[in-house]
Amino acid sequence: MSEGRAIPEATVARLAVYLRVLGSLSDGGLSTISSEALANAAGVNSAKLRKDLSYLGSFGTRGVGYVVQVLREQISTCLGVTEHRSVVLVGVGNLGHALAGYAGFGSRGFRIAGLFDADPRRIGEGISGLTVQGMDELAAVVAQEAVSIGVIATPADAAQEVCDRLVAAGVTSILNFAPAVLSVSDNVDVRKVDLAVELQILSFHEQRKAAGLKAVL
Amino acid sequence: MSEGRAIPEATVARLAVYLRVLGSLSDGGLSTISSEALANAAGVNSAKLRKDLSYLGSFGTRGVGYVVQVLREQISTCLGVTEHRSVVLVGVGNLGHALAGYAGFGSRGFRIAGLFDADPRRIGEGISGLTVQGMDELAAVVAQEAVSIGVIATPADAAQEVCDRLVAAGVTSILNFAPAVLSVSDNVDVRKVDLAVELQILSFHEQRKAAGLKAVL
DNA sequence: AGTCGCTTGTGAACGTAGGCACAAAGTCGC
DNA sequence: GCGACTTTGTGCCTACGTTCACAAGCGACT
Ligand SMILES: NC(=O)c1ccc[n+]([C@@H]2O[C@H](COP(=O)([O-])OP(=O)(O)OC[C@H]3O[C@@H](n4cnc5c(N)ncnc54)[C@H](O)[C@@H]3O)[C@@H](O)[C@H]2O)c1
Ligand SMILES: NC(=O)c1ccc[n+]([C@@H]2O[C@H](COP(=O)([O-])OP(=O)(O)OC[C@H]3O[C@@H](n4cnc5c(N)ncnc54)[C@H](O)[C@@H]3O)[C@@H](O)[C@H]2O)c1
Repeated sequence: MSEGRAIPEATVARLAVYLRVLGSLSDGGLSTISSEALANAAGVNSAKLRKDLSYLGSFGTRGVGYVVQVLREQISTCLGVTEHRSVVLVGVGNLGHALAGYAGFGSRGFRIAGLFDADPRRIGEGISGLTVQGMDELAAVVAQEAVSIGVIATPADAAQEVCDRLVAAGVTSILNFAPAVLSVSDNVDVRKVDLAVELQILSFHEQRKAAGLKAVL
Repeated sequence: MSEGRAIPEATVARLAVYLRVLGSLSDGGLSTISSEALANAAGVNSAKLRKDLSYLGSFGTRGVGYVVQVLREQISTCLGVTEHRSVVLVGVGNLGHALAGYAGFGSRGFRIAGLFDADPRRIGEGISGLTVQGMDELAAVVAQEAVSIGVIATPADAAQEVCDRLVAAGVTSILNFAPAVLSVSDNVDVRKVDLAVELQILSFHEQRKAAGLKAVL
């Protein structure tokens, strides 16, 4: 069974990166690639890359490398993005507008099935071929379009409520851009993106560098 | 020496979250908090939280908990955000506009020192009190405003070039929103945010759930 | 056919992170 | 002032992730 072994979380994250890199490489016309070369392009160690790929099975050729097209298919299958997966986006403000207009959505295996907002003034607005709908429509769209992923781009104080509505509608994975901790039942996955947290981590390392410098003086 | 032990990367990421949570709690008027309560609010295990805080020293009171204000100061100091840290943003397109207008920047310890874009049509545009400048101005602003962090929100194919210019100007930490792997020298830190990667990780787990369901049938 | 060089796939060793469980240390009530 | 109760700080153990190093496998060239 190719799905027998459990794939580590860290590996899954890198698989997504490999897939992206393979995309540009195959656009460049390359048909096979060695673990060393792909690892370089993805910014990781080649041993790590090989171990990551080994979780999917072994379809490299020793002495040659991997066939780019085969790798892409294997990784896509593993990540479940062989066909476009539907997502809904809730909160069409500053950030929501940018996300709604983002081309990378479509090219990386996802389709926006609906845009939603609570503000009546936003409802009806058209963004890149979609119309913003009211929250009342959410459940129907999720059910009808088999949406499994919801993206939250509302203010933090609305995030938990929106999350609850998404889950109630049948969404089982959530990507949260609001700076708020969401509580959900065990069968729902949540990932968060917090700009300020990322900056603060960088800031921490800056702090460190400065301290090290001082120690030298 | 309070900075004696090395703080694990994972802990640093959580410290930023604790800081955010403590912010809303102290706005709510709370003056002390137990590890249990804070852990709940931050969505982590209380033992983990205590271990995280222990890296900064030990300033909790047994039987009582932590003084919110003290904790905030300690974490802020550790993360290097006691005073506002300056950042520059390069690439004022869809995403860049949203970032430039983001209030969370200021409230979480950062100040946008400049907005930059290569497109002459964007230069001169005003966004939330700042004017978009040309790339020629970058080096001067970085030097003058002591900028240590650069944010890249340009298309992927421009990211490496922009990164190089930022580093040449003196920036030593980079937050990259473009789906591209950046190569930098060892003294520069890079963090990336890739929407599609996040979605693909969620997609993987959806895949898993679906497979598990099939196994039951 | 045999040999040589290259690249994969993985076992084993190491390092990092998570979580339990409990002694130490403090507060609060009496 | 004392005892009971609460909560911290941490030692230890397990699990996960990374890296090295190399045998096994494949193709190409002679
Ligand atoms: N703008 C950024 O660059 C940025 C960066 C990082 C994080 N964030 C976070 O993303 C979120 C959105 O940011 P923004 O700048 O787009 O804010 P915004 O105020 O421009 O947009 C928020 C949108 O959510 C809608 N909304 C509010 N309550 C709602 C509800 N209960 N149900 C449905 N929709 C609701 C509002 O009508 C509005 O359209 C915030 O939590 C912010 O902290 C933003
Ligand atoms: N829009 C989103 O929601 C979103 C989400 C995730 C990631 N991203 C990524 O963020 C990046 C920006 O996305 P966007 O939607 O804002 O794109 P965009 O095309 O709207 O904006 C890009 C901006 O970068 C500027 N630019 C181009 N080359 C430059 C250079 N060499 N130096 C300086 N500036 C330059 C352009 O003039 C433009 O203003 C892209 O890499 C995209 O993949 C966007």
